Amino acid sequence: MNKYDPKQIEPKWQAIWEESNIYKADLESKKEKFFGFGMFNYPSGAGIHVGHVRNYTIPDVITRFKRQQGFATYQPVGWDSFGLPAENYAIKTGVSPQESTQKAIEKYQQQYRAMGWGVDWTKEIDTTDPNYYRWTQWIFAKLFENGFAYQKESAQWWCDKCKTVLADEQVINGKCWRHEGADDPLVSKRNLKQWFFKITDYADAILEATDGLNWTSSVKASQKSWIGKSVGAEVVFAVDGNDKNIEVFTTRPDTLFGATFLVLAPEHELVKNITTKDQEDTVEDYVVKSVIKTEVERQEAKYKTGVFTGSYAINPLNNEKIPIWIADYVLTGYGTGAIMAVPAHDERDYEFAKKYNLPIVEVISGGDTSKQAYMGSGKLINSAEFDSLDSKQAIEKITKWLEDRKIGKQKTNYKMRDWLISRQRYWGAPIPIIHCEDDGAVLVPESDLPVLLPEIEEYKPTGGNVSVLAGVEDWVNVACPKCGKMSKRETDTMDGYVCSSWYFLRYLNPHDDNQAWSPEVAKKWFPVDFYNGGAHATAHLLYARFFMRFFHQLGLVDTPEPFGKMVYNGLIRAADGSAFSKTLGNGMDPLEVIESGYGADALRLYEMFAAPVEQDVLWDIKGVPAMHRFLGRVWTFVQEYLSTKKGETESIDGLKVLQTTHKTIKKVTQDIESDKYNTAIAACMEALNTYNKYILDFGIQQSPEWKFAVESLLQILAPFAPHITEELWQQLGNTSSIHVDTWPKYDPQMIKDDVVTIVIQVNGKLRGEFVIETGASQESLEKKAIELNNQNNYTKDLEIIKTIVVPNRLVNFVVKQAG
RNA sequence: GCGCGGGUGGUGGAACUGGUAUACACGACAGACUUAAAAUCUGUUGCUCAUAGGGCUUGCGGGUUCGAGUCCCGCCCCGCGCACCA
Repeated sequence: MNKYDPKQIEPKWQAIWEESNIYKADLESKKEKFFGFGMFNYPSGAGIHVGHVRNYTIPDVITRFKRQQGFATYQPVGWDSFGLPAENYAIKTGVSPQESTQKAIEKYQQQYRAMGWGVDWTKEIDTTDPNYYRWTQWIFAKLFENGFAYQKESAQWWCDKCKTVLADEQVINGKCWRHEGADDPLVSKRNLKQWFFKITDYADAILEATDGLNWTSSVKASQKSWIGKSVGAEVVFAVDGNDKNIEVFTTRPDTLFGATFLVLAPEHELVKNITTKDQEDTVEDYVVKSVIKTEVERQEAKYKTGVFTGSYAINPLNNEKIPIWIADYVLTGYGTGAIMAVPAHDERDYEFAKKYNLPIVEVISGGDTSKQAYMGSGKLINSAEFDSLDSKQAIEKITKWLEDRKIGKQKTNYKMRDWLISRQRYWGAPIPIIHCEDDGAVLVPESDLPVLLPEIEEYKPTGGNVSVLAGVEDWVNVACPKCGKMSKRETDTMDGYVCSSWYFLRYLNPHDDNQAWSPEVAKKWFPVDFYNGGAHATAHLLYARFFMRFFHQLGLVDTPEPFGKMVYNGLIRAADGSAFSKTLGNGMDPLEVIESGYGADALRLYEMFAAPVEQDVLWDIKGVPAMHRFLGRVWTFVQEYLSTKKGETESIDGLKVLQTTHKTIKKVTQDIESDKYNTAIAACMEALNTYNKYILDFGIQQSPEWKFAVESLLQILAPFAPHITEELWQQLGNTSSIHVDTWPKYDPQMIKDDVVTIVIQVNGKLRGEFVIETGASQESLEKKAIELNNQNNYTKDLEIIKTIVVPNRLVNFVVKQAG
């Protein structure tokens, strides 16, 4: 074989690797472990596109690197296969989700194999496999037994296209995350009895741990902003002439003297109670209008609106009567659904006060409240005994003052709510609950798990408040596990996020029928060493962290965090900057690139070379042939080596070869360790360019120096281009794989250059240069520079006031500026 | 508005703790090979004035320094995330 032909070598090695099980993880290994992978994929009918290639090549590179370094590595593979697309497809075509999912997975398997990703196929998982979701149901049971799963009737987002409720975080700009298009409807709210997981119990623990994570900073930032912690105080306001109290939440107790009115959300339970007779009609009218408006319309409103209730509250600090209003800019779901309005120091209250002519009282100095609200901190004024304190002290003192009188207390609020997990859809894991008239919600006993999803004929959702499963009578009707009375199964299924919040643990025991995972194995393999994804995946990561903490509390895992290192990788976008999407159909199939003759290695290399990992890349097919050419040069280089005779290289030349090689190994090793794949590849290219120049200069022979150069180049390139390097490795006469235990070591002694170029500057401007032995003394540098200055007159007869000498770098003459 | 990231040649991008800006690659141009083309190989390639040789250049304006893409201050622009969260 004389020409580089990926079509020949890639399938060949893929078959050999699979047969020889080189990527099969030995979970019992005594070696140091490395567990690395990208977020598992949802297998859609379209297959993966070149954007996905980046997501899985990154962990493949790092895991291969570690495998070569001698780690026990595990790069798992699995499918996040429950979800609406398969169900919607079933509704349209009648093909069951079971069948279409299976087909999609087969296509993905083919693509993954063709890319040469070194995953362990013997431990493949699929969330729709009853042997998998049995354990999803088991986790539900654990949560239920420990009080972390509960049912509650509440108003929830409803997507009219999906015919199901959605979690808050699945609503994007007022639309369903699956239906974000211009023609798609806004979500609305429906009152339903739903299942929730109590993630809020862990809000603080998750938040606290976030800063310490070795994760991409933007991902950490969005974790924190979703939790949305704010510390403040709850303050009780008495209603004037009424025995009711109104509680408000504020982060600025220091501004309490500036509270000139209260505002309740229109849905607030006390609205009816405190509205006076003469305001009844106005208030009623406003409430009705607000409720009809969708939440989205309310949030998009340009101007604040509201009405006076007719009642007054007493500001507990100064006993002033302040009016109580209702307005829809106050949200019912956050805090207490009521606020104290401090127009002088809050933009929103300021706008409202201006509009309705409510008093604005400045209590914090530092701004100009005649022009705008001053939101900063400062010294208190108009605040009686608290005057002249600064905001920070005042917050403490006023909170204490309220606490002493039992009319307020310190309080922390979170934007994060409990996790709504029920879905009124078919294609999900059934919730293992039986509703009994006498015993209420009863868990399906563990011995009866899994609760199998029954096969059905008609997938179309009822459109009502229950899933199609409600119509499967012989499935729904079942005896109560407690009392035996005929009862009904829960017909909602679980949100797909439930399945994807623990899959990383199942990777360890995919075939175990007795447990979800083995705590002993998990102890060795967790946390995950490298995790990545092409999205911030805020919800997924929060849920996974919640589950892990819960398992940790039960003693089922050893670490409270699932992912040690997490990297957000940028997206591959279409040439016009738009994201690849199934609807646009603008994503290229990697198989197309491979079949065109460039090969998977070139595609992998291109995507790793194009930009730093965290940055977006515009897809440019021209980059692939460029990498193919480079690999062709590597091929030729090795052929050239093989075609020469055994011999010796002159020691002075051999040293050059060695130095280049050691330097390159060092650079590539360090770059891969710090996720700088683009410069690692550039270093390989540079090395090859240098070797080719050496060949022109002094030739190549099968000497120890050139052998080391050729072998090392293949070894350091192997994580990026596994097929060609394996092929050439074998051509060099090796019988075992290049991918196991082969990472070359560099000798620090060999990376030092003998000579170094020193730059001569005048006032920092480049004037000349000379070459001198590495490590030459400052005196000799200066002497040489002065000598050259005398010859070339860099300083133009100006007076030298100072000479800066930086060893191994430069000599800078500082001169008096002329004129 | 808040948070996170960014702005460097025609293009994607390099640059260690401040020390030769533009590595590597694409594209372009020229040459070799060829009847010719493709492929391959070699060379040139930031802009600019030009005679040796200068001048200018990392979004803009200042500052610190012998020396700034890198540090400090003030802006502008782009991407992503969050957003009436009190």
